[in-house]
Amino acid sequence: MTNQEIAKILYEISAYLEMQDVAFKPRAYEKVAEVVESLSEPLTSIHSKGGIKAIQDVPGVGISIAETIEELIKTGHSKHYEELKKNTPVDLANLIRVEGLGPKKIKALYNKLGVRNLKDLEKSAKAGKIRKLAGFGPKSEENILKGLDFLSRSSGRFTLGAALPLVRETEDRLRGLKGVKKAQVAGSIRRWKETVGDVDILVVSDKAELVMDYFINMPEVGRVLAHGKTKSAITLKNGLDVDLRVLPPESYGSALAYFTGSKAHNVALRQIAINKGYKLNEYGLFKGERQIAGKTEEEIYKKLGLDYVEPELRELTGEVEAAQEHILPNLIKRSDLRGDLQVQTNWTDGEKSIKEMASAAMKSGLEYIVITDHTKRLAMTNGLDERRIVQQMKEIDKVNAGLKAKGLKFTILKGSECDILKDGTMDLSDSTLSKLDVVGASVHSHFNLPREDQTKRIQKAISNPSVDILFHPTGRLIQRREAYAVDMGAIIDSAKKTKTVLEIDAFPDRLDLKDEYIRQCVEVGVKMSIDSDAHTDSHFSVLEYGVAQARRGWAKRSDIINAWPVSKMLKFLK
DNA sequence: GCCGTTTTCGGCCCGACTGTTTTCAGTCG
Repeated sequence: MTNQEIAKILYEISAYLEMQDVAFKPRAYEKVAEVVESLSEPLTSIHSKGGIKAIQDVPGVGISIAETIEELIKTGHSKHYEELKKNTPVDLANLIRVEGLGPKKIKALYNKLGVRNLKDLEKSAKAGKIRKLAGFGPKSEENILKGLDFLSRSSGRFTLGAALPLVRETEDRLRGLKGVKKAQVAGSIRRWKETVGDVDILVVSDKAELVMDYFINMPEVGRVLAHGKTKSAITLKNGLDVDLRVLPPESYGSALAYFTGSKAHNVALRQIAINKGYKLNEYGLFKGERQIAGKTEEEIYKKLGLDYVEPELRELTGEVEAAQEHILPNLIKRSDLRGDLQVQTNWTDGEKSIKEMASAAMKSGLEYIVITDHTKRLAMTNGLDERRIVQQMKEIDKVNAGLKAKGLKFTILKGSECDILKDGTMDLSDSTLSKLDVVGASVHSHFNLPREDQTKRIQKAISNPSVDILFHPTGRLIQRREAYAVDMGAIIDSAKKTKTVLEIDAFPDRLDLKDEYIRQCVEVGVKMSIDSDAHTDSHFSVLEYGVAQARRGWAKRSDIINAWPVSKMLKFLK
């Protein structure tokens, strides 16, 4: 059972208890569900290492919830959960997704109208039965129908790459409004989470109503969910939910912290505030009635005795303790990147020439790139064979000479994105690979091998003395293709032994390595590269996603080899 | 159900908005 599946059941238990008016327990289950969701290690592995005792070490988990989790891991079932479900046999997981419906209303709908699932709900709403219930009215009935309609069309979460450009544009337009002093996106986008459920934007303005009016009337708005003086919420036509808050300047920092989250991180901050005799909310840090911080995030962390925590780290995975002990890492920045180790050209499936890609990389502030076109196994990309790659090496020499003649300090290195064949051997001969500056190895076929075989295949490839980097190590495409089955713990171990670099592919639908693997690499000392995987000249812009992902994995400049000068980087490679 | 640098008992984060009410419960984040 995955952490996500366990979290889902804990959320449901919480909702069932809430339904029955049980006090405090719902919050206890919900808290644990939130923690479990963002845990970097699978509960199954925590359990297999340390048993139920180790489960109890997860924050918020006591005897009772630990037993439920252990039961789920061992049997896939929970008696407690099934008992609750038997008492109120409703499709809680789906009903609760309807905007405006919570446990209490679902209970009333079940008790009075026998609503068990979305279908029943739609029937009752359409028959006009819901408006007659106590506590409901015509408006709630209408909202339920709207919510159902939205659910049937909604695609759920967005990739960060799809949401961020839209959000930046909205931010810019809000900044341009009269009376607006600041506009800043918070929420999971500010933490650079790879997918986005909804968007939170904060605005400092003394003309709140004007801002709200503008916001709910933007042309891309599909539906207005709430419209108040300080808070409004909309759904865009493409299904993305956006919340807007207008704040006074003295609360900007506390609101930014509050709405940036994560929720678990905030709860931890709040607890520290309480322990110090303060109160922390979105309006500031208070001692009694007096605000003692709130204008900036920095002063809030400082007053709580913490070092400033970068948004990418605020997932309650040890950053609060590290901030207390003043041992937070100095995270890598976009400006630290000097090179890009995966770039394709029109020799295979890229759009631009070697020269054009080099010039775009220079404009992006880089000092070197590695040309890594595909190899012959990927016939559909016109992959290079031994003969053509030798030609390409000559071409690179020529372009480098041209750059030097112009007095430009930029280096184009010779490389390859060489296919890993089914048996773990490489698509180009060792003698060819050994002539290249940088060899990347990639899996592009046989995604469905059994986990053990896939792991061995990749281990064999990276033990090749010419292979420097494993490109997009797990092959996932966010929301489109699962990672292939592979034991990443074993791959990271092998990378350490063979001195192989693991890539963080920065393309926003890959972000492969994901954050938790990056953190494992940092912990054991496996070096990584942040590469654009550029297929055209505009693609160097995706490097910022890769840097953010690296930061989410606690990576420093010393962990990322293309943040090093080219000579040091080359010396490090095999 | 969980937790403890006042506590092993007695507290639990908290404010905005909506739709129903006529002072508030439910939902959301």
